[in-house]
Amino acid sequence: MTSYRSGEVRARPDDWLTIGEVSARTGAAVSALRFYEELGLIASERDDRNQRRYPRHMLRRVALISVAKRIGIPLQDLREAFADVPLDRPPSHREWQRASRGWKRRLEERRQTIERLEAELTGCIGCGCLSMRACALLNPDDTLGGEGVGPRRV
Amino acid sequence: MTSYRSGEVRARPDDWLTIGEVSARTGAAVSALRFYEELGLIASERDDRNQRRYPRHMLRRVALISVAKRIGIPLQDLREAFADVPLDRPPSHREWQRASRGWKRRLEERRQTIERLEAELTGCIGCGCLSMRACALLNPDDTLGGEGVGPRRV
DNA sequence: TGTTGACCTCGACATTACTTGAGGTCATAC
DNA sequence: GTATGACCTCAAGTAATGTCGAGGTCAACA
Repeated sequence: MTSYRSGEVRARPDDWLTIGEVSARTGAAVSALRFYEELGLIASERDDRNQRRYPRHMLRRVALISVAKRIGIPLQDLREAFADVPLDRPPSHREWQRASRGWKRRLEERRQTIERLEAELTGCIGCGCLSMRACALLNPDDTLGGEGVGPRRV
Repeated sequence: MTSYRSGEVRARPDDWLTIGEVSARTGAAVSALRFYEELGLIASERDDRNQRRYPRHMLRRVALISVAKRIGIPLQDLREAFADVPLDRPPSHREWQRASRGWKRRLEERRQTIERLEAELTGCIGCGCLSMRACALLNPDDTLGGEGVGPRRV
């Protein structure tokens, strides 16, 4: 894809990014990018030298992957979350919005878990109480359900 | 350690819990508990048959480990978070409080990451904009810092 | 008395998420 | 014209977080 000057990022980048450029701009390692591609989380085209070239909109996808990892969402879940976002062209406004609804659900769950734990640390644990029965930390779903895994009262 | 009736949890549990009881009450697998012990995250004594016996206050520790896992905190970090909480006796009020301050810091960081991502999904991504420069998602620490790993502007 | 069920150890296997290394291509820089 | 540096593939290795299986002990129950 046109010219390529070793190592340094072009002052005026064109519409396609090399793997090194994507790596530099997203913070993801080159090897990780190839790995994500193998998983189908991102995609690239090849130039006449068989080198990967990424459209700009892929940066956003990689950024989302990085953030999701930071908050502990497994890559398999990401595949699902990305299901309706096209790989081969810049996603439309509508497409991003549809995908983002699924994301928000996941995020909200996680945020709520954390908020509950924050509250617990101020109350239950802070007070040093030993009453397990009322401890929301030991019953994080606010259920004492008899089936399935998870903490329960016995 | 006194008597033991196969399988079932005793109606009137004494001060020491078997590994099976801890597993049932915390939702952590027996194998996981042995693994946590190997890592030094929890501890047990042995009875005259060389079986693990857990003091009650260990339940809280295991519960914290389970929750931390759910929100993506690695076990190594937990070791740090537990550093000042004694393993060999019930932690005092003061000790739990000191540890909980460290926990709250970690939790707050994580919650903020998530909140920021939630905001991004409503704004930046929802709008489909392509302006990478202003995108907090690509600059999650609100810095465009030149050193270290992570997304940056180039 | 024999069987069952909970526990023990230790080592191998599994999964996720990558990284590293060997061996090779190609264009630009000196 | 050779050295360098970015890229390629493919296979193997690594770290974290466990699970599983084999082989064994022991108390309680039928």
